[in-house]
Amino acid sequence: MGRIKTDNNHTRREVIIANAAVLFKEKGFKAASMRELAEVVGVEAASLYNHIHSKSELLHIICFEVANRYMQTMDEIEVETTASIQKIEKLLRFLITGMVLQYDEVYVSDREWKHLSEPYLSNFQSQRRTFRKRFAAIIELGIKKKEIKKIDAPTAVLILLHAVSGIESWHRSKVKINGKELEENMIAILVGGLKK
Amino acid sequence: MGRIKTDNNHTRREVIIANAAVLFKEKGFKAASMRELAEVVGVEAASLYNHIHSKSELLHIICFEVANRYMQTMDEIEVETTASIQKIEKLLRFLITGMVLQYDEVYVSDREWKHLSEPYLSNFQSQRRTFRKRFAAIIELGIKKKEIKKIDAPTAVLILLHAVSGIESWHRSKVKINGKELEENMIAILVGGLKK
DNA sequence: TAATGCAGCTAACAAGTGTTAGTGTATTTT
DNA sequence: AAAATACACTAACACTTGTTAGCTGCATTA
Repeated sequence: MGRIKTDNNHTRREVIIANAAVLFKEKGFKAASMRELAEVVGVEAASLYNHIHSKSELLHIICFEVANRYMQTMDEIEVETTASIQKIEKLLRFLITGMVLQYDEVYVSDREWKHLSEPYLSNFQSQRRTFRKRFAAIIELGIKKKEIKKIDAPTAVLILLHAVSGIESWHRSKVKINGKELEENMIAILVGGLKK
Repeated sequence: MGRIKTDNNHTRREVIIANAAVLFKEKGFKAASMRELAEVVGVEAASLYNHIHSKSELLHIICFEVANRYMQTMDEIEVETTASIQKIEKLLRFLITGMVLQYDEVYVSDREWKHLSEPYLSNFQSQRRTFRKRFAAIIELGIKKKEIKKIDAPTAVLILLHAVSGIESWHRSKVKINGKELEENMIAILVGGLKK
């Protein structure tokens, strides 16, 4: 009888969630099975249910952990009194480091949220929309203050967010520059593309 | 007994493929079932197999149709004698209009290729890598010729490609600018971000 | 020591999956 | 008109899926 290994800092539940994130990232939510997850964790599939309620619970834990972090950061940056372009840069750096360091969860939240079940699905979508609107509002203000070139703000948001999620490719590539360099390059191109 | 409706320009097979692209886009390859596809097409699931060999065949037809178009365009642009920055702009415009007009197939090829089965999977991945390397080489040359700011070329490619695939969000959004405006905005930001 | 609860196990379920076999009917070709 | 082909159907298969029930052993507490 093998028990789930726990670092003293993490519960068995958390170990399961972390491994689920990796598995969902690699195979996609639908293609990943509980039996596979169990094997990774080192236990029989049925045993997982001593710690979690369902497969879909795993997904929504992962998605909302990320979503909440995003919202919290948006709250913090929004109230700052710095220039718009600086807010954008700060937001971007947060998103980039998130994608570099918490790759699995962010990736899953980004690509697999479609498989959330109600009411989580609606909730998640609305959070996502809100985040983008607030992001666009910051850009809009920057345009008004002539810090930023005259562009369609929602389009800019779309570009920025998806460019960041492209860090997935960086993870996958064999020869890669280090994380900090990646960040600086991305900032150069993206912020450079916005500035007037 | 309902037959699959065909415009005179399309075979029943093509109708199935087109509907599969939409379905795979909406639900993901794994979550989409042949019975669902059959219902959309207006027929029983088993009947589909008079026209196609398997579910996975549908996926690789879709993926390689897109991949081939990409490669062909790369061939054409590569041999042109224009400046690098113009080649990049041309390539971007091609990618953007593709994403606007052949949304379903491009989206599926972009997000669901993981579920390809061998040997198609390896083949696709290698095509994808090649495309990016050739794209990066164009950028590299532009940097050497001082048309483009000094950045990491693979990172730039990553940003450009994923920014384009972000057009998915534009499709999903309710209030959206038209396709041509979208294209111009994206070019402004992305090409602007590269220029020295 | 006895009792409690955590956390694993096996076995089984109901539902859904892609796919094949075999059959009949409509359409096209001869 | 007859023959051949294309294309739909029903029924069933083997398999995988998430999940539950019920049981056993270990560790901690009373």
